[in-house]
Amino acid sequence: MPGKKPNEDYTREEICNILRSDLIAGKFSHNQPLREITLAKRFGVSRGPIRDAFLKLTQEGSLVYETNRGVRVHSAIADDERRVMMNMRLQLEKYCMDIYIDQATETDLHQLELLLERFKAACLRDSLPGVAECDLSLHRHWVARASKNLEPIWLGLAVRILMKYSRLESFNESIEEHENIVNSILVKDKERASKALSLNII
Amino acid sequence: MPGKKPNEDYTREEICNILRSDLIAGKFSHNQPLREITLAKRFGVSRGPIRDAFLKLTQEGSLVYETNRGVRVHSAIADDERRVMMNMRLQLEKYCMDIYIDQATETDLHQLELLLERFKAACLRDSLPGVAECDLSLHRHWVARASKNLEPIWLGLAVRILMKYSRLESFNESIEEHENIVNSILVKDKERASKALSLNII
DNA sequence: TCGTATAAAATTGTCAACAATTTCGGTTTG
DNA sequence: CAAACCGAAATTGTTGACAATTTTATACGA
Repeated sequence: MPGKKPNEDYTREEICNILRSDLIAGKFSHNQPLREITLAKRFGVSRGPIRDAFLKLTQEGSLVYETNRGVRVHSAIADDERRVMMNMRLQLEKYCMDIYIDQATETDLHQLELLLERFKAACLRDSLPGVAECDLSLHRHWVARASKNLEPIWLGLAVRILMKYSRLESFNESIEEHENIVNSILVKDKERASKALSLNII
Repeated sequence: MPGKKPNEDYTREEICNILRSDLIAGKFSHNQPLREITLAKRFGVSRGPIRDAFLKLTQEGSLVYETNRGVRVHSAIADDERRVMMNMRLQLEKYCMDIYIDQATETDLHQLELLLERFKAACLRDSLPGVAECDLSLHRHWVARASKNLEPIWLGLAVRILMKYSRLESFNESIEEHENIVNSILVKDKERASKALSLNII
């Protein structure tokens, strides 16, 4: 039940993204082992690409790998671990936001607005996997533009943080927060963007 | 010229660690592409395990991957990116240090002293790869004991930070700093450990 | 009954071969 | 002479087969 393309083959990257969404959406339970063959059949590929995706997700922190025993879903993080991660993520995104505001092109800003629209749509549809994915894409946008070096580190943090709460409380509040961030970026108000980000992430 | 075991096969993990050391030690130049076949021959294995190691190191941030084009050594990080990473790492390690001091067993503390001794020995031998590796092992010890969740995030930060300076300035100073940290841990003085860590990492 | 040993099944690890893509050299063409 | 265009070589992507390991099921003995 992949549910996207009937004929076309999935690339390693696509598989990785789909699994990440599933993980964030809580489709697998904590500590549940993931079997290479099962997913290979599901995506219609051999075990190779699945192994690649597993390795990537392991390094991102959502899966745990043990030699000769495969991978399993990571156990939930503790509240104080989450707090540390949040602070690190906030520090990182604030830095990226400053750079992004300075360097963003017209094209970037258009895409930013598009990502915000998509996020709002997902919130209104009330589908958790969609919301989580759009939330990730939106934040990833300014992080990736600001620093390719920080992006993988950010991804690891963001995914683990999102996995903790497989249920986002109020989507409406979340929409406001993100609109506030994006608007601050569009008028290039770094101070306000930073504050809006703090409210959203903490 | 692997230089360790003549007959025995290398495991994926070993290959990954060796390559990481090489990367930190600056044995490859920035943006240099790494070829799967070349390394497969060097370690006497097929391309599979090499690919695995590449993927892992990519996610850690020391290599960059492009579809159909393989991996290359990551370009050096900018000074302000480094500053952000340093702050994040410091925040993370301080948190772990507190937990470690509370939870460390006798065995842990013995291993800690052992790691410090090895670090000192490497400094006196004045071999950069050795120093970098021992430095990493020492810090990794308390991070891993404190939180398996934070460990992969920490690793990504530490490796990228170490890669920036392929030359550590004064080994003697570094020895003192680490002795100070370890001694603070042994007497369970969190305050002093935190300060010593700040001096070492910043 | 419980623990242990053993065989079978399931799963991961590795490899070599082939397909797809990119890179590089030389050639042609304007 | 430069740019575009092939074709060959090099390189990565994927697959299926087999080896090694772990897990599960079963039978045995105290």
